[in-house]
Amino acid sequence: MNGQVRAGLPARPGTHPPRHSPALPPAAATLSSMPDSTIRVRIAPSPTGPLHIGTARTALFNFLYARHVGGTFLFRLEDTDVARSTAEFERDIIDGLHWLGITWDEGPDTAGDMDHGPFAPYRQMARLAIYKEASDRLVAADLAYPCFCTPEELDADRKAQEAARQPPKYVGRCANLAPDERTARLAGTGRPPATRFRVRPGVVGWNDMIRDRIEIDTTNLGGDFVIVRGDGTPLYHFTVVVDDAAMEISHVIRGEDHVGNTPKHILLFEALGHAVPVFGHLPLILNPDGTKMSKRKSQTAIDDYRAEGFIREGLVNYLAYLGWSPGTEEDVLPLDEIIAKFDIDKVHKGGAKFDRGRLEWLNGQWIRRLEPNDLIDRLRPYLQAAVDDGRISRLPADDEVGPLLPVVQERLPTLAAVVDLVGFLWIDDLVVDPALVVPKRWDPATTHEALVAARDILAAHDTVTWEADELEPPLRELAETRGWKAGDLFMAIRVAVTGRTATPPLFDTLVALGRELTLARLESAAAVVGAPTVR
RNA sequence: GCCCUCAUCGUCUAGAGGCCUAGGACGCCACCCUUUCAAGGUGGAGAUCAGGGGUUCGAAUCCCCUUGGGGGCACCA
Repeated sequence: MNGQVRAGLPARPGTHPPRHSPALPPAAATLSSMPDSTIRVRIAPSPTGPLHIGTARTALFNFLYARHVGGTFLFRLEDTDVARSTAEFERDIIDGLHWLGITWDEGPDTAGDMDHGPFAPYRQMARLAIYKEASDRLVAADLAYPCFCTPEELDADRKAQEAARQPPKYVGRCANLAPDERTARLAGTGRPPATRFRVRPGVVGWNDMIRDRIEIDTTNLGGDFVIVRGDGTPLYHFTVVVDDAAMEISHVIRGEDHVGNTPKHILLFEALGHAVPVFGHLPLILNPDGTKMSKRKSQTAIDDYRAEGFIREGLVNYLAYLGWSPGTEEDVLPLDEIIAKFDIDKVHKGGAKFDRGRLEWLNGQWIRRLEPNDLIDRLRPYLQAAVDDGRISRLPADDEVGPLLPVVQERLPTLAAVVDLVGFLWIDDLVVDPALVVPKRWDPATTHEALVAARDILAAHDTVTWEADELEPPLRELAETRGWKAGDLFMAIRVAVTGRTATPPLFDTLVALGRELTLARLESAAAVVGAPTVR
């Protein structure tokens, strides 16, 4: 990617009003170059759904770009789709981005807030007057015009085009109406007109930050497009441009699915008399089948990943490496180093399939790097959730979890996995499958004998010295004197006290269980195998 | 139908004409460690760089074509 050829910008330095100094970048600001305050990027999600993984990735790349060059990153809510926008989604998006560690210099920091920054408000429904002024200006200059077409007419047009195997396109019915014709159309439809932007003939091109030169003939844009609905609310293509212009956005970094929108936006910037920002189109995140990642085929809500126990460090690291790599062989990289190394010129052009297995591995890497107390804090909500839905009987205290960490931390692919791993510790009435207690090479009678013997040995053990390395020798000795394989004995004990065949190391487990519970479970398991149900 | 766009192991990627008989990671397989499961270590299989033409002394890297994939074409964003 040649960064030297850039469209329009950095926009008219002299014409911008004095800028407020942006909030200081995070401590991580290991800038590899001088801060560039002329660079302003944004993420502008629509609160019509929970934070989508694609939105998070786009936000992350904008954030990385801004922080790397010392520019400004802002957050704007595009809530003009009133029917689908909700305060709940707004909260989910903002909280989700914050959770990932993505911060912005301008825009609402919490749902409902809108006054943080020099260009407030940052919520489009609060900026209606601005769009109104802009559309009036375009209509006055005849760069846009009122369109009286009804949904039925437009639908019929579209159907006819489809039948004729033609690309969908506005037919221009209202493009050149005389004043009296407009009056007549208005009377005929009886509804307020929408406003359409005139698409001028010619070719529109730009030097994309990541895919070089792109040129599109405007005849392929689908004709004049609506910028304001009949009810007066503005549409996306219009609001993005008006706001990106007003908020002095210098670089628009967004998903590849916007490539076809870019010529429309460039036309609008020109009509509005504003310098055109630089555009950069990121490759898409793909479903396993190679199509654009969708809710239908993949898990797309960031909050669902959080609920499963993915941690921000893992998710951010993974997302950053989807379509970008530092060019070194480091796979596990903290956010501050990603910022320092981020280079938009190294962003790929091709889409990347979402690989959950790789995400889990990376998440495990990050969990292993967590400080013990931090890990306990992060584990607590997942333990509480297990209490809430009855998977475990009680919430263990921090000082119960702490000692477990050495054997648990390296076994967790996700935080939620802690319940599967050691949940048996906090289950009051553990159910043990009799068939599972009997080791492969053993029969129920041997197992019963072994469990009873093990119980007696452990019962004879002094309570004060209930330590892993003191519990092991006598049991090994038991196996040896009876001619049993230690592994078989251990497995029988393991299943008896945990109900599972895969657990942390046995003696650490017995210590965690405590003397009483260990003995009680050995007894009840012995009873279970000792009295097999007759088939 | 039209427009745009992309193309290195199954997956994420390194690669900016000779350092490439293509490197790393995930996953997979084997071994080591080992009381199970993980983690960790070692090794292995796995890509004729989509195919075909050029350019060049030399191409995964540059150009063209083909094929395949993807995105888009609303009074959604």
